[in-house]
Amino acid sequence: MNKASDPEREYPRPIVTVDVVLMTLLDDVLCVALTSRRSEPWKGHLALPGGYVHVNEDLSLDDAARRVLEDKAGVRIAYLEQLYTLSGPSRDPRGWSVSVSYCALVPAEEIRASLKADVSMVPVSKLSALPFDHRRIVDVAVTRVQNKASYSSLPAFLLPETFTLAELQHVYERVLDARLDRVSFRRKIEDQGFVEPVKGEFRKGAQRPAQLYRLRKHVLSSFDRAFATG
Amino acid sequence: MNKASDPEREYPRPIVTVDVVLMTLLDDVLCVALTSRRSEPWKGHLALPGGYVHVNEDLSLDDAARRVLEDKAGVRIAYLEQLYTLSGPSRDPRGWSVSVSYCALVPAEEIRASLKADVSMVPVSKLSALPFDHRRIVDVAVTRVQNKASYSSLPAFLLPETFTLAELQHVYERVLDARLDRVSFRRKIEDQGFVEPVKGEFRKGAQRPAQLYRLRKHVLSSFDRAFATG
DNA sequence: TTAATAGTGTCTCTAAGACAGTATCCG
DNA sequence: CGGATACTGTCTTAGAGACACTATTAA
Repeated sequence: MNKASDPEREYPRPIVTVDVVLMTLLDDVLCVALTSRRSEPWKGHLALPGGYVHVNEDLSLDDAARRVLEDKAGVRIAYLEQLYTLSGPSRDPRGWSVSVSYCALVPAEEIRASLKADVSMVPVSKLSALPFDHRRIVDVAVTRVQNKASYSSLPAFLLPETFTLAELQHVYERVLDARLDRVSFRRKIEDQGFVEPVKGEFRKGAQRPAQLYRLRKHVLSSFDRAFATG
Repeated sequence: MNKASDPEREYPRPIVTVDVVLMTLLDDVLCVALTSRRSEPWKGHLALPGGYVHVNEDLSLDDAARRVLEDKAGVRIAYLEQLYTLSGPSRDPRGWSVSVSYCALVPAEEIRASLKADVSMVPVSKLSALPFDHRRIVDVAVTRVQNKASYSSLPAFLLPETFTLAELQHVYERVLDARLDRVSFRRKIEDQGFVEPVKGEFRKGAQRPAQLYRLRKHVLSSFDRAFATG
């Protein structure tokens, strides 16, 4: 019945690309990096940074994603996570294709310091249509980030090395798009213990200085319980 | 610096396969379907059902996963979810390969009724080494299922169309490998409202009959709050 | 009636939210 | 000192666990 199930036969191979949703918080707004495509299809249009897997160079898809980021953005990546793999015969005019999508987070300072000229940061709320199914990929990325933010240390990767608890709470609130209780936030963050105070270091301003904290480990930590849904 | 970044050049394409972790609860034990490989590499060894993407036949990777399941198992799939995409130059001796892994859940009754002869169900706790990186894929699948079980209706897909709340609690306990409080469980399940009683239908036994329930929608529903970790 | 499982009422306890208080800086 | 922000103590409240109770069947 199923002639194609002959296990010895080799099949024509699909195209394999990686596409990266590079996100940061610029002026309190969650933004995505878009590049102007240098080749067909969609040459000249803004799209997610991405490209072919280089089988003679990349040791993994993660590797390919990092290479793409290095090439397009040249930024220190605080966090990289595989998102989802999209596929089909018609999503790319070059033929049956597989796109392994990634989500990357960087602190705003990195973006400001070292972004290439042909990359622009666009607020996720102001995204118009994108080539291929890149719009869907961005939606998956935003949903994933918001989801993980509710029960993990993920938003901390949008901040520099050291930060105050007020700054940390602010990033959580921006990513989750929700208000968090100040007391509960401190309690929870301190209980979970994924940050530690940097002894003797304070953020100084016009008011009382605030204790600076840093991540204990530079990996994602999950909480015992999620933030309330509000 | 990066000679390989020429955007016009086509690159050699990796092999693309799908591998499926088909799981069910057989006699209260979480089991995974393994098939004896019909071709090299690892011919004759037990491995996850999987195969090449057929670009002239499959409309998506999900499609390919369903085809593989149809071919190897011939079962009605209650739940199918993409897991993770593994990759690398050496995970498959045939060359640089990409494996898109899937997790599928089926009720035990389906398995008992219609499993093919060369497929065996093995308890996840008794898995030995598997070819390729299939062991890692199984680990990802089990972790994902346990994770989702703690905050969604996922375990319900391991049950037949109708079930009692006691049966539902039992599958949650088996999947999570934890005891759940009976009162809290009923409260939570009823509050979340993803199941509805089938009016007038009862499971009859040697004792008081139990109300039968069914899923309201045949899609995964997430809870407001997760089951406690304790 | 008894054994067994289905289902409910309610107390306790934990953790999140609310709110008011104290602490420490700048000017 | 006042204004502003950092940080803390504690009351209230929502939801999970514990436990005792009632309900309904077969034998």
